[in-house]
Amino acid sequence: MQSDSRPSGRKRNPIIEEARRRQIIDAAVETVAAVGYAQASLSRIAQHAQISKSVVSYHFAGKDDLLEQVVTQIYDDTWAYIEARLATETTSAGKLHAYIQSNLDYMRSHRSRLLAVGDIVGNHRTADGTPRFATITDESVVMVLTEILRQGIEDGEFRDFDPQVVAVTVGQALIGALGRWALDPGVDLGVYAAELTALFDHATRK
Amino acid sequence: MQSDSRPSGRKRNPIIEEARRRQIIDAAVETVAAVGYAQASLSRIAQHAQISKSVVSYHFAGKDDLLEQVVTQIYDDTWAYIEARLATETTSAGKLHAYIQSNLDYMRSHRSRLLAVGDIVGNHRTADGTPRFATITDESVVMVLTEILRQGIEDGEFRDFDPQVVAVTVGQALIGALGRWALDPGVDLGVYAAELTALFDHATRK
Amino acid sequence: MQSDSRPSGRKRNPIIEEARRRQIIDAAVETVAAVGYAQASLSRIAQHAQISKSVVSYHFAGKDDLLEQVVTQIYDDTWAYIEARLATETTSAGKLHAYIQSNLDYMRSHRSRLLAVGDIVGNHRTADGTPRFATITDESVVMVLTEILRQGIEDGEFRDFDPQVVAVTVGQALIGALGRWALDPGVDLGVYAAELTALFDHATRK
Amino acid sequence: MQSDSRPSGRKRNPIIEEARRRQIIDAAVETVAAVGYAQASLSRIAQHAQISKSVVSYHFAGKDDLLEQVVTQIYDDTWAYIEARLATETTSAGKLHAYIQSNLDYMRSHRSRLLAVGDIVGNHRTADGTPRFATITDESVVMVLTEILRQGIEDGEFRDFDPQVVAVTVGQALIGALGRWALDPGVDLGVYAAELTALFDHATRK
DNA sequence: CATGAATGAGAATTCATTCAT
DNA sequence: GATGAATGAATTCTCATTCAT
Repeated sequence: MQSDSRPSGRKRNPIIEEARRRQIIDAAVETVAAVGYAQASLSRIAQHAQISKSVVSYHFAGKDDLLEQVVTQIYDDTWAYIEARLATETTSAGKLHAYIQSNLDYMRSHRSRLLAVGDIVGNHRTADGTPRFATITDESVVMVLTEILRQGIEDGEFRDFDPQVVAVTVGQALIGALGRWALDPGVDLGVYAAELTALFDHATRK
Repeated sequence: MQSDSRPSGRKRNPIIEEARRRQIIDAAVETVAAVGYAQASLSRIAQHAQISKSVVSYHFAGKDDLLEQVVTQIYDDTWAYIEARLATETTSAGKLHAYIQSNLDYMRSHRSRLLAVGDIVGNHRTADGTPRFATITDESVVMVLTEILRQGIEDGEFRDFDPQVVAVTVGQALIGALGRWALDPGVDLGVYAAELTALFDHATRK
Repeated sequence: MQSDSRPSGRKRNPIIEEARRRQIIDAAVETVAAVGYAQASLSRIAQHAQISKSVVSYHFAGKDDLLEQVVTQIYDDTWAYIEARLATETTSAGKLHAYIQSNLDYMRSHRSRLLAVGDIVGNHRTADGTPRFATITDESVVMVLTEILRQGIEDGEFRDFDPQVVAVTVGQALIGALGRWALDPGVDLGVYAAELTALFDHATRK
Repeated sequence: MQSDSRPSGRKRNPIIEEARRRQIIDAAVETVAAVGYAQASLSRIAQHAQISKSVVSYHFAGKDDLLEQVVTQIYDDTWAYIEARLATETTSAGKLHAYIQSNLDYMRSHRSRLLAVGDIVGNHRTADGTPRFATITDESVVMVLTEILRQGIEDGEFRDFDPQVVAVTVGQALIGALGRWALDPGVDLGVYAAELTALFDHATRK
C-alpha cells in the first residue's frame, strides 16, 4: 500500500511495470547517445519512447533517478557480459586479452549504450556541481582490471608497473576505440582489438 | 590562429576589445571546469567574469561562438607549448616522451583549461544533435602524434603497429591521467608521467 | 448531515464505505493542518492515510468534494459539542460564556480540525476565484451566537449593540486564540478563556 | 557590475525599475485578492500585469521573493498610515480609538491589499511546511497595540487585563470587519467602526 | 471495492537572445 | 562600447483526474 505516484520500490505489476521502465531507459540511452547529455531532456526522451512526458515522471522519481538507473543498468549488463568472458581465462595475460576483446565485442552490439553511459557519467552532476558518478578509477570494471594486472605482476607474468595507471589507460584506450568508431563506423573493431591487444601485450610483458 | 575566426563586425578598439575577449574566455574556461558543460550558462560565465550578461553577447555572436573560441584558444596555446618541447627532440622515441611529458606538464599548470576543453569538445553539439567538434582523431595534436609514430616506424625505431591506434591511445591515456588527477589532486603527475612513458616505450619499441 | 451530500452512485457496503470515508477525511484534516491548504495535494493526503491515491478518487467525486465534506463534517461535530454545552445555560451571559469556553475546550482536543477548517474555508475557491465557503457570518455557529446576543439585548441583560458585529468579533477572537496557540502551544488556553470571558463580559454588560 | 539577471539590490535604473516593481507587486496584490493565495500563480499575476511571465522572474528572485516584498510593502504602507494617526492622540483610549478607526479607514481604500496580505501571511510557507510569516502576535502592528494597552493599564486608564490577548482580539476584530465587508461591500464600515470602538471601550475601561 | 497506469494541464524557473538607450 | 530590460522557448516537476482491470 505504499503506492503514491512513483512506485519506487517497483513491485506492483512487475510485468507491465518493468516493460515500461525498460522502454524508458532504452529511450533515454538512445536519446543521450544521439543528442548528447546536455540536450537529452525528459521531453526528448519521452518523445523518443513515444509516450507522454508524465509517464517518465510516473515511473522515475525524476531525471536524476532515471539517469542513475540508466547507468546502473548498463554497468550491470556490461559487467555480466565481461565477467563471463573473463571466467574462461586462467592466465593474467589471457584475462587482459579477454577484457579488451569482450569490451570491444560488447561495444559493437551496444554502441549507443556505451556512448550514453560515457556521456552521463562524464556530465551528470549533483546540485552543488560535484560529479554524481565517480569516473574512471573506481568504476568496479576498472577495479577488476587493476586486480587482474596486480595479480599478473605478483605472479611474475607481467613486468613491474603501476597496475592502476595501466588499468586506467586500458579503460581509456577502449573509450578511444569507441570514440574513433563512433566518429567513423567504418573502423574495423576487430583490427582495432588486435592492435590494442598487441599494444598492451608489449606494454605489460617482461 | 583564432584571430581570423571572429564572427561579426567588431574592430573598433582592438586593445580593450581583446582584453574583454580574454577575460570572458577565461571566465568561460573556469566556469565550465567548475560546474560542467551543461551547467555553464552565459549567466554563470558573466557572473564569474564580474560583468553583465550582455557584454558576452556583445563580444561574441552567441554561446556557440564563445565556446568555439574557447576551444580554439586552448588548442592553440596547448599546441604552442607542446610544439616547443617537441622541437628539441630528434628521435621519434624522444618526441613521444616529450609529447607525453609536455602534455602532463601543461596540464599541471592549466588544469581547468584541460577540464574545460574536454567537457566542451565532448558535449558541444549543433542544433541537430551532431557533435560540433570532431573528437580525438582529428585534433591536430593527435595528428601530429600520429605522424611522429609513423615516422618512427618507417625509421625502424618502433615496431610495426597502427600509428593512429597508438596515437589515439596515448591521447586517451593523457585524458585518463587528467581524469585521475581531477578526481584526486593528490596523484603525483610526475610519477604518472614516468609510468606512461615506460608503458608506451615498451609498447612501441622493437 | 453529510450523508445526503454524497455525490455519485456509491451504496454497496455502507459499513466499509463509511470507514474509508472517515479515514480519508481524517487524513485530509491532518494533512491540511500540517502543511497548509495550498500544499495539501491528494497525493499527500492519500500518503498520510496510507492508501492509494485512487481510493480517494473512488470515494469522493474530486478534491472539491472531499474538502467540502471535511468542512461539513467538522462543522457538524463542532456544533454538536457546543450545542450540548449551550443547552445547560439559561441566561444569555451564561450562554456567551459557555460558547467561548466550549469553543476553546473543543479546540484543545481538536487542534488540527480547527486549523484545517480555517485553512480550507479561507482558501477553497471555485474555478472562477470566488470563495466556495462563505466565511464568518453565515457559518451557522456564528448565527447562533448572533441570536444569543440579540436575545440578551432584548431581555435587557446586555447593553444595546449590533449583535452581529459582536458575534463576528467573538468568533474572530476565538480564531485569534487558536492562532496564538497554534504558534505557541505553550499558551494556556484556560487563562486565555478567562481573559476573553472577562473581555466580552465587560463589552456586553450594561 | 553585480548585475546578472535579477537586480536584487535594485539600483540600476531606479525609475523604470521601480515602476515595474510596483506594477508587479500591485498585480500580485490584486491577483491574490481576487483568486486567493493558492490560485495566484506567477502566470496569472503576469497576465494581470499584462506582461510576460519572465519579466516577473527578471525583477524578483522567485515567487517567494515577490510575495515577501508584497507583504513588506503593505506592512510598511499600512504602518505609515496608522502611525501618523496614532501620533495625534495623547490618551491610551484615544490611541485605541485611532488605531481601530485608522485601520478601518485604510481598509476602505485598500481593500485588496488587506485581503491579499491576510491571504499571503496565512498561507505562505517555507519548503518544509512551516509558515514563512509569523502571524498575529508578532506583526509589529499588533506589538504596538499591545504596548498602547499595556501603557493604558499602567496609567490606570484601563482595567487590568492581559494586553496581548486584547491586542490580538482587536486585530482579529478588524480582520472580521474586513471579512464581513469583503463578503458584503454593502456593510457600512463607519458604523462598524463605531460599534467596535464602543465594544473595546467597554471592554477596557475601568 | 480497489488501484496501477497514464495523461494533459499548469506550476516555477532558467536560459539565450534581442533591442533601445 | 556597454548594458539594463524584456521576452519566448524550454526544462523539470507536481497535480487532479480518468480508465481498464
